[in-house]
Amino acid sequence: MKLDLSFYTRENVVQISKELLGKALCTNIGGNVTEAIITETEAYAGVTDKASHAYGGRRTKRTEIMFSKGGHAYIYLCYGMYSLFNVVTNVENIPHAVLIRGAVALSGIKTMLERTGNKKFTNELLAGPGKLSKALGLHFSLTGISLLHNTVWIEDKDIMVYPENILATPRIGIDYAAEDALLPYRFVAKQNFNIVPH
DNA sequence: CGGCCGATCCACT
DNA sequence: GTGGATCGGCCGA
Repeated sequence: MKLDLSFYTRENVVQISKELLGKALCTNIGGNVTEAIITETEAYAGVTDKASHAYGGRRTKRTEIMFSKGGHAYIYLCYGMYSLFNVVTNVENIPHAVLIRGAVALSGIKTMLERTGNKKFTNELLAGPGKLSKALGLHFSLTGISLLHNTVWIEDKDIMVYPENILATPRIGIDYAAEDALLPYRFVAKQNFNIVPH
């Protein structure tokens, strides 16, 4: 079932990042439905987190959506060519977010291959935040969209991720964040989800 | 208004 | 393992 507002508005973004492992990120764009099981996330803890775009309360047109209540998408352009998808969490004016960094395909493979230009399916199809967004059709122009509606949403498919299978590491690509670069805010599910894509 | 650079990826060595 | 692609956002002047 689809995750509701109460999932997203909780205050512990690290906990939410772990809980998003094993959940299904789903899109329905132009009638093309794609679903993927989330396997890698990163927590961004708002105004006190030097790695966050909202660090220090920086509030711009781009980051504004992070200051809304949980349950929205923050999608921005990185390196001029990649859209990176984040889930906004916590309540209004607390700009927490979770970056979705990796997933495994569950359905809509044909659409994903068309979007990425790949000839055939591999396990690398959704390995990486830029690739994942491209395959799922999460263009940065969709930033701000609600995750409680029927274009982009996240479902609980009753897939269990055991705590001992969650690897915590420092986040990727944030060397500029000084001491916060060392925080173990990246989470990887080291588990075979036994997905049979269709 | 100019300049710098990023929560990346892939081709090539 | 490394460097180039590529451009919107952000900051300082």
